[in-house]
Amino acid sequence: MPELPEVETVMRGITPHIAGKRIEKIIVYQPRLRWPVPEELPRLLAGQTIDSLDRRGKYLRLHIGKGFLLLHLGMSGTLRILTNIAAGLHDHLDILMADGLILRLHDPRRFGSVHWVAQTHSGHPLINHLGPEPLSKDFTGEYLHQIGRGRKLAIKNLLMDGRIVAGLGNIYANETLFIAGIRPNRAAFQVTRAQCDRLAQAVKQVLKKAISKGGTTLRDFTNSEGKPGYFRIELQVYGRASQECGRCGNVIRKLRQGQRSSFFCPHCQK
DNA sequence: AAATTCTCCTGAAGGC
DNA sequence: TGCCTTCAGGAGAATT
Repeated sequence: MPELPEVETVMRGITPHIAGKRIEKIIVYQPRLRWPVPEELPRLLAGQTIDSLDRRGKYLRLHIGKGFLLLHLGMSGTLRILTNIAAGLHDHLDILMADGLILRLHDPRRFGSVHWVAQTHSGHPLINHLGPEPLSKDFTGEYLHQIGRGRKLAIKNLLMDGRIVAGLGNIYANETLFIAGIRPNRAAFQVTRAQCDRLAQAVKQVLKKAISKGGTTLRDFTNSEGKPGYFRIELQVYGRASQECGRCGNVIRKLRQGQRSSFFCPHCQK
């Protein structure tokens, strides 16, 4: 599944192929994603130029004229640059560039989405209330500590709340909590300032590392050229229930928080 | 207001 | 070998 570093990597991968180029045509094969793909998309974007791309959390923005195309890859979405138009199962949308290249959205589980945001609107509800970027200077231990004050919500749920910090998913929440030595089910108000500092630092460190390596954690991630991620972060706790902790040798445990699985080392995390 | 539960979807993995 | 069940998850919506 595309996590924030994957989305960043995808963006960097496709940018040279589509930035500054004119859109010849848009083909929607399957409009039923998490939200319906706007019917008027082909009409709105044909002939326009993709000016630039950027990322907000796990959302990608393709800035086009007066507005932007907002993309989310959900659980299983990929963006690929292709030269062959032949489409297959789970290919949902193509953006055909004037030079013949094709940007294709493929997403078996269809948890992703595509929106058009005209600049006349003030942003979009999906990104307007996102918290700070985890790699920005606004995301600090002090900030986390302040946010967690008086809240009994588990710290992991806090980390995964996009309104608090943008784009941290289950895997990174688990891994960073391990690095910071904090149990995922620890109530936010009980996490000390020093722990929050370590946590914020761990978040930045892990994300930066993943991005710098060309980004990926995960099993089935492929980059924009379709090659498997050549780098795989050693996950220290995620998905390793009943295996030994690489740091202390104790058995890693799994617990359920809401609808999500959490993993932790009972010795290394308090 | 805060916290929890529900929802969409398909593929992988497990059980018999 | 194959079918059926269970689980996984991003994140907004709905509910408590």
